[in-house]
Amino acid sequence: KNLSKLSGEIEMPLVPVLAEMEYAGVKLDVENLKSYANELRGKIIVVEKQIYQYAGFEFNIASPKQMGEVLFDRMKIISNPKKTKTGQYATGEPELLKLKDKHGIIDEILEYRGLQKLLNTYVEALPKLVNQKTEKVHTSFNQAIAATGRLSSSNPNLQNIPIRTIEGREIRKAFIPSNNDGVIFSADYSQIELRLMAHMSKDENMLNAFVNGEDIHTATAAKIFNLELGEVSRDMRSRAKSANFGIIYGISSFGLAQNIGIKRSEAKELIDNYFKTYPKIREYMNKQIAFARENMWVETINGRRRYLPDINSRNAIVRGVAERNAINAPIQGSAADIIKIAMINIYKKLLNENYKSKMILQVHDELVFDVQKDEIEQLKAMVTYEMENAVNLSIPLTVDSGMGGDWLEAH
DNA sequence: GTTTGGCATTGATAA
DNA sequence: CATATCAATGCCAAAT
Repeated sequence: KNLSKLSGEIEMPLVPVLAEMEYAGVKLDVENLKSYANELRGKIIVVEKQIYQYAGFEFNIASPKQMGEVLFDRMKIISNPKKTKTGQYATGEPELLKLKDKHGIIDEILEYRGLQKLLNTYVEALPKLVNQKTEKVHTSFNQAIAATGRLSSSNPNLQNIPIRTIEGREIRKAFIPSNNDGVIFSADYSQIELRLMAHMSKDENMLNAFVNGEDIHTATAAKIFNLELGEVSRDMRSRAKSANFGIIYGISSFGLAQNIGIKRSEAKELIDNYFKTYPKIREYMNKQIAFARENMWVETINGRRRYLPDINSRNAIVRGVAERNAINAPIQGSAADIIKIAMINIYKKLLNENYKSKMILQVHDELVFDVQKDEIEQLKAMVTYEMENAVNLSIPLTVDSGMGGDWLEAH
């Protein structure tokens, strides 16, 4: 019954919404991308020369295998390099960051990797995918791939366009309105996953923080470290933020320690304090695992199920993954349910109220619109309302939004 | 000898 | 030994 409802009221009505979004597409500033490509190529050549200089010879920098042999067999920059499952040297970013002080070549390699990633995956790739007739890129939104109920995006994936680095942000600037006098409008849920954790666990302290409109990471830090809100330092807020993320994923002291670079014992203490602050969250986590052991599945607020066949495995590693999934899937999946409901309701209004603006992208907790200028105010009010009121929880859902001449400005 | 396909590694997003 | 994805490159073996 629940699954019929999920299908009939969410997934099936979403089909035409996604079809329209794919059909609408996104306009790209191809000229700007092409000139940025040249800039990147220039920088790459400089860095490349610098790397060969340090190494003393040329090799394929893009090959992790060769990179490992160069760094650890020939240059011997450290004695006990970490290896991957298959026995090759690990040369991923986390490993290289630890070697930063050992040799000047490390920074150059990281720089090279960053530039090459942008050039190959985005700056050169996106213009090739512009449809000749529409002059836009048309992604595919996949509805039945992700185990949690999220959408995924492919050909191209428009859900992983860079935003974290200055260089990456250049790419967002190339996502522009389809009309010269239009704008991009972006609206995203604020902390939707933590709000769902608060709602589902019914933890009074976390619910209160949201009801009172507090910054959740600062509020968490204040409680964990036993301070007033105003006394929380940047570092404490940052640790509390990592703890909050860890909670959503099914925390371990090892994982948290790894993530923020502290000792396992310190991470354990942080987690202990966290559960003292939010006692019902631990109860909720235990309840989810117990339910999964009994039923072999867990569910979202709309009855979407994730089956967990490994939940009773005798292998502790395998079982641990399933247990973390029992905690994470209802949270991540409920957030997916909610934005899907909002999308359906927004689409109805776009049609019924004859908007010319179009919904063009979904990025898990964000919706992006290609907007006609005279519709900005009305659309903003409508989208915000529909997102905030897609479902009724024990705490408010809030939406942040922005607009501008490109996706970067809007977001 | 060359092409194709799959796995491994790496890194981009949700933040 | 933290959740969910997609994609590019390298590398190697199977297929032709």
